[in-house]
Amino acid sequence: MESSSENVLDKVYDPGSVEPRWYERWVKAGYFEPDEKSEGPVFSIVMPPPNITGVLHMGHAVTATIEDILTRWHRMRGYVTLWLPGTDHAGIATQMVVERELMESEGKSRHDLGREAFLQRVWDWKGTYGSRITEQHKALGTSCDWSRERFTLDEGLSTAVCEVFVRLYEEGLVYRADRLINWCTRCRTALSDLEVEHEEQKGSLWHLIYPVEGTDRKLVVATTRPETMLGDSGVAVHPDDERYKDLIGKEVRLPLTGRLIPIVGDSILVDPEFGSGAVKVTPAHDFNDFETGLRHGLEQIRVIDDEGIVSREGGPYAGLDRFEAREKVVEDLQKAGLLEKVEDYSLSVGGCQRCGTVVEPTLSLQWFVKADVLAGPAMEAVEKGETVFIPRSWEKTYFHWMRNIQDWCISRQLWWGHRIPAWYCEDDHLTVARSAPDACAHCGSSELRQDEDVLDTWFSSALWPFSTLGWPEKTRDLERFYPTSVMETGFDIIFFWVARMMMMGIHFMGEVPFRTVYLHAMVRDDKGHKMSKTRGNVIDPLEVTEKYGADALRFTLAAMAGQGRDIKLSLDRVAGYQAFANKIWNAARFAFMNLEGYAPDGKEAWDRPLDLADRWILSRLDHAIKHANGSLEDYRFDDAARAVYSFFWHELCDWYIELSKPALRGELGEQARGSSQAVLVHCLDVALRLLHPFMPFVTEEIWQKLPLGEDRPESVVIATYPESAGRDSASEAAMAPLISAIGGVRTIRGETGIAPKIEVPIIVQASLPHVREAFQSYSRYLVALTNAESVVVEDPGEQPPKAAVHVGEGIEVFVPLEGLIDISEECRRLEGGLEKLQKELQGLERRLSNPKFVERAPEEVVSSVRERVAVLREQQDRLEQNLSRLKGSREN
RNA sequence: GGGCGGGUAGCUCAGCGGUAGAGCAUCGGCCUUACAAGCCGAGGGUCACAGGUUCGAACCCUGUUCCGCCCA
Repeated sequence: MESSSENVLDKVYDPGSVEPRWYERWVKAGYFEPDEKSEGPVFSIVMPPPNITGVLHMGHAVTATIEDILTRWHRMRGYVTLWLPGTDHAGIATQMVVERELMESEGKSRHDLGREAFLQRVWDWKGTYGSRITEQHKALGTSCDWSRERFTLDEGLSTAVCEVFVRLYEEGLVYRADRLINWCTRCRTALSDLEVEHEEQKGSLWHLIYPVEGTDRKLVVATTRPETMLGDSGVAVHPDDERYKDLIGKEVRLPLTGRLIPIVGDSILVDPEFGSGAVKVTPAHDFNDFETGLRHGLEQIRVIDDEGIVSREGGPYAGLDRFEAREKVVEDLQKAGLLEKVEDYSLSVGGCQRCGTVVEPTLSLQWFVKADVLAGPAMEAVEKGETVFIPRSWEKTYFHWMRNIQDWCISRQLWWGHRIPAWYCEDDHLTVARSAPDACAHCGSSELRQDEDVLDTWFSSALWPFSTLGWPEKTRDLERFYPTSVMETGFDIIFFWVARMMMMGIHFMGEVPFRTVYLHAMVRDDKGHKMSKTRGNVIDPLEVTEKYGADALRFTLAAMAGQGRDIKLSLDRVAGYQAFANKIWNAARFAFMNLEGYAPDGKEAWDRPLDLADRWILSRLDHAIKHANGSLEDYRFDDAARAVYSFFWHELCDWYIELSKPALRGELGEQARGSSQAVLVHCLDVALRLLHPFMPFVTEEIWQKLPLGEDRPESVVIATYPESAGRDSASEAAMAPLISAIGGVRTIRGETGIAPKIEVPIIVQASLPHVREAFQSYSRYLVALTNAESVVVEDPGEQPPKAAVHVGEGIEVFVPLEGLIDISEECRRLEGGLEKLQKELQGLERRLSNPKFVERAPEEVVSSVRERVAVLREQQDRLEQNLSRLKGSREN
């Protein structure tokens, strides 16, 4: 586009009309797919796959924003860039959704339909709703490669899951055993430790009396779950406890059931200081008791079944729900005089992560991954720095969990998921295989049935960084993009996901799955509460996007993504950044209105005859570039966002555009106009590219319209990211007194109430000749930005008696306006300034008068303080002079 | 009970050894032909508390306290 006159923009930026248009074009152009031919450095991210049941929430929005910033930034810097998206089948969550729907619409359970028909329903549901969240991601501008999109139940990924399971089984790292697991009585499935959420609750501590058989002695045991006494198979005391030592080996007659159970000595379970010092042991319904039972060969009696109902073992209580049984047991014990007392007690109760039902620790035959073997190398890799966590402090959390890792229960009694590749013959011999075997590996029987269960969803997620790239095939993608560069996700899934990807990645690929783990903060509402549906404080990212624009939301999230902090999201903030998008828009609008006659001629902006302001803004631009790149290198998204924001708004708009107006209007001749146009276009071009990873839409919309010459890239998406070329500190130094003087005049205007319309004469005095020269050459800057009538530059000397004054470093600015300003008011103003100045001076002088400071502080610190003192003293002198002159004039 | 993070302007946060900062909000002044979603100016903080280290502490150390999260 050579001429720009037809490019005049609307007065207000309207994201709604701009955003969808560009996204579609980017995808069509294939910008988001990695260049197959390029041999450049590689940058890859796999997206944490959202659940197909999910609806985009702020957590996704943060993930998407940060990953997109990283991806776009690297793409612009010439990396072969892949951001691979996908979704997760989310076993329990999805199955629950479809089951509920089935019940509501047809009144049927999944069992009424049968496994196959039900699974077909889930796939149908997935077809209809499963890509909802994917579409929502697109609204945020995510530059992922949709041609490589994956789903955890895809054929390829399922092959990977099966392969991993079989190999781990063959290595003895997957096994099947009767163990205590967490059981959700509502979802009717086993859960891993991580899927249980503990909550502190108020409950009671019941003290039960157990008679010791063959004596008249009694043992008192305390419990928070009296109903489990039906399954007690022992009572433990501390072996060194003098009170009970002699009872070890004897038996207790268990109340209500009449069973005889042994008294054992156990120093691990029993704390003699707590309660009575005797503990009931229920190996089939408590994790600690399970271990204790194993140590002493105690019976494992399941008294609560899969549905949370007391089993036949519970005798007269059989058929009661576990909570009803609790009341009945307590009631009966009380009647029997065997309840010593009840105390209020606060305890931690485990609930199912999905449905909240109180989890029942239950003895059950399940599949497990032997985790400690896999954990070793995964810890080592982080110790060696092969994978680095950001913020670093999360490594501690990772290590702590890894060191105390428990075997991972991976079987789930669900239908929706990867079915366990294990088969059983009529004699229950086990055959594990990659595909359905013809015969039992042990007895040759051909009567085989496959294990009914599926694998934990996180089992397939753990393989995500390599299964999505084609493993177990040896693909080019795997070779190029593994290990991935960054894993960016929320800290709440370090254990669920990050740690397990580390274990699986190292085990199967021989290399860590990602070089860096960036953990973003949790998004909360503006009061710091976790967003939740029940609380009703959820902010829907799409609503925000519609109202303020995707760019505004993205910029907000980036600007608030400070490390190690929660993100408290307030819509005011988003509105603020929408205003920023509008500001950018209007700066461009200004440019287009002033570019008439401008045509790119291949000459760089700095190769033209430049004004001080031109050189100054180019230097500030370079500063912003350096700051942005440096901050992004360090994952300081907030810092990078701030740097670009303040450059654009407070330097480019507030100063440069204002300063360049006379030149752009042609008041300084054609050459000056041409230079200003070139510098302005250059600044916009570079700033838009700097901003593009943060605000992809508005930057593209404007960048496309900028006159940049023939050889420009066809989109800012694939333009190069700016690199610092070095600052021009001379021009920055030269600008400083001008900026200070302008500020001085403005302050005088503001504080003395001189209307902006009134043109004022200005007198500037400066002691240094080159500063005077700068004022002489660029007095028009003062005229333009302070609405001055005239500017007179002088050596320091006599001043007009009736003038407001601003004393800066090495300069004095006078606004002589007899009759317009109130002299006594001005005196008060100066006195206020003087007071402030003296306060600072006193502090500095106190430091200098301390001999130890002068002696021990570094030379540059001492000299900088001395310089500062000199500057302040001079200012103080001149303020005082001015003050006395004013006072004198008042008396006249 | 163990661990981690935090308490800085009215609000949200930056700064993490050398003169306390930003955005928003507040107050005053401006419809100055890019932008009133704007411009100019101003006010506002014993940096949770108490000790210590240091010439010098918001920053490092110790303790106290409050808040949040994780684990048991």
